[in-house]
Amino acid sequence: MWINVRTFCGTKSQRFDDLSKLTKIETLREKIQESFDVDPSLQKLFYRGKLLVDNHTLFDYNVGINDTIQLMISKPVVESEEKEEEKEDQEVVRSEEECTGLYKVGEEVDVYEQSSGAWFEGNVNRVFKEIIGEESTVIYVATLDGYDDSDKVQCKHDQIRPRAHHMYSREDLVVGLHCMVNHNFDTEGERGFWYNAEITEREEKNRKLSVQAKIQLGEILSEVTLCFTDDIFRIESRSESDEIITPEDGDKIAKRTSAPDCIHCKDSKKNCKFCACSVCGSKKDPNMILLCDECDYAFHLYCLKPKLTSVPEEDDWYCPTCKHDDSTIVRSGEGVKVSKKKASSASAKQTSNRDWGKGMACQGRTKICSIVPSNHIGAVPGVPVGSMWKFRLQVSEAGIHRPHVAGIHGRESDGAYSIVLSGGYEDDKDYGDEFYYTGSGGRDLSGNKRTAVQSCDQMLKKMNLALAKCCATPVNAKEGGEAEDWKKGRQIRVVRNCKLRKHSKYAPEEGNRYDGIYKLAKYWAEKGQSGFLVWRYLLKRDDESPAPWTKEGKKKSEKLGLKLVYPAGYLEAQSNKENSGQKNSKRKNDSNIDEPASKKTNFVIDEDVRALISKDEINSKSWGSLLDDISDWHNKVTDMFTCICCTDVVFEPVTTECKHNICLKCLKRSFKAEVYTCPFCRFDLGKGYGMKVNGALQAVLMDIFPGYNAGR
DNA sequence: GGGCCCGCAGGG
DNA sequence: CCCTGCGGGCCC
Repeated sequence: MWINVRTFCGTKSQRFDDLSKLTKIETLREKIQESFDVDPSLQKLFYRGKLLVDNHTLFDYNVGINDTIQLMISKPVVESEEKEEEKEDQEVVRSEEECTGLYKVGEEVDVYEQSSGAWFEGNVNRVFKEIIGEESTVIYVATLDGYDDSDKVQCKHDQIRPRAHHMYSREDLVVGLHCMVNHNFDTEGERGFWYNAEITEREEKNRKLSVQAKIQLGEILSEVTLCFTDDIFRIESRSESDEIITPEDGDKIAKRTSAPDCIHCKDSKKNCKFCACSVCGSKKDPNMILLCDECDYAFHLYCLKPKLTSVPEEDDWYCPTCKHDDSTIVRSGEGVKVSKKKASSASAKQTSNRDWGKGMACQGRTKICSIVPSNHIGAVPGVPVGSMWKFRLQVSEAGIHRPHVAGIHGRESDGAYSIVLSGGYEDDKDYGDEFYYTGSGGRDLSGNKRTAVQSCDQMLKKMNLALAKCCATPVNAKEGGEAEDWKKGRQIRVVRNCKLRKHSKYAPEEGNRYDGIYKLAKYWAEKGQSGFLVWRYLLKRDDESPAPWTKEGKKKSEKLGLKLVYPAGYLEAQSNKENSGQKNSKRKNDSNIDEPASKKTNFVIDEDVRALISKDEINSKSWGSLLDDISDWHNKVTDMFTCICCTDVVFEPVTTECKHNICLKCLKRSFKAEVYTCPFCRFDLGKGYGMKVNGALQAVLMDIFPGYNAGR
């Protein structure tokens, strides 16, 4: 597998291919030394805020494919013995002596951090004089806000200054101004670190301000277009007579907004199990969230099992996983806490010598489809028929078929949502517009296997039952059933895998292809080729989009620019592997990275969607801005129409006078609690407010996110 | 080429 | 928590 390593400010980033999940941290350090020329002892490596320590593997830290590890280059704190000897030879003695300097202990300052080239908010912790021979220099030690106390920075007088507290107004931003700006060198448009910069260009059009600046990164100047022109600060300087700023003045100085705290959700409103409740992922009820003092994960009082009714009185609180787990306690930043599940895994028991960690076989997801819920029925918005992915993992990420291995996705209590044909069952038969499918089970999977030969009768349970429920006829677990009108059955997404090619000409040449909606016409049990009973299903295609293997379908795929999609970084890593062997990969420049159709340039918004949008007049301004730039369409619509109460896309939305959208249910709940204001802006709606669902908006959202109403 | 067997995700 | 699974790469 491959991962990325980059310096804190992103001045340098490097992908490392051909690593294994079993790669040790010390081995990674050696590779980093080769590319970054940084001695392993000076490398501080962070992943998800955790310090990586030697003697552990990438697997121990849950580092996944294409993830990024941050490299901080620490300065050698103690002079090496060799150097000291050298100095002794020259009869130069180095010593330290506490002293007072221009900046006082406890003062709020901005300090320069060398490995990132950026200025951080900090607080003076200690001041001393470093005396080398005749010369003495004042050194300040500062802690950085929001970072671990152990990560102190040492700086000289030119690397420290009073905390920025004067924000420039638009008019102040003239060419030639030296100021402090926020920029992210990794992800354009996102918050990053704070740098010194000089404004080089300024343009104002239709009230839109565009500012270019040269950002100082150590010795280098980098010219960029600034994304954040609303908070540009004056670079402060200091003379003895100035007032000093202490933490007590905190309220007077606005805290600067830096990079998002959560690298997973980027601090958006979306559910996130890393920075919000680790059980439900929801960010609601922050006052009812407990933080585990061991693993730092968050838990809603009511998501715990058993539930808690109030915040515990003890100072320390440990979540159920960390409690009574003294043997594995590690202080934050010091190492790894291995989950119980992981500890019981085969590799932890060291029962194998196999290196399973290099390829795609044992990878985890890098993203979750949030456009539709996992129990969504029917097509997924933004994923056209004919879409192709190299690996099942990606099919899961796209929300088309969630399980990584299983062929049927469904719920016994509900029905099936999707199936994959990949030739794993000998009784399957494929005629394109209809096919015969075999149920799962009846196999002996002992020995940690995922597949095996049929060795006993299949039952109409679990996924087999879920699939049967899709038929437009009552379930019969003995006789099976046949729909009178098969088109009345439930929509099932169908994916064909290239392994099916052995038995069917309708399979794709490579990877997996979404072939559209099919419905279950009949199902029954019979003796399969193995001699054991198997459940068989007949599915027929019922999709407006032409099938990908037809002339029409091929034309459409071409028009939409559909190509086999590989995981981000996969082709590069592969070609690198081949290069190190001998020659170039054929596909080297055909990098087709993982992106939803709506991110690709040829994504268009249907006329019928536009027509529905035009009917939602009250939100015309919001829609206007969304239609201005349709890149990342589904996510932007989600953000625009997220209800502030339930943090989900608004359902049965009420559009208020103040132009905010809230779910009818959520607003009713608020009124029941005798709060009669807009949950967004506190605009007084009045006790007798007549809540009216904005049917036009509901219609658009149902069209863009079909099925999102499931379970609401 | 074929057997072996791993983590991960999902449902129950 | 446990069970299941039409992946996928290693290793012989």
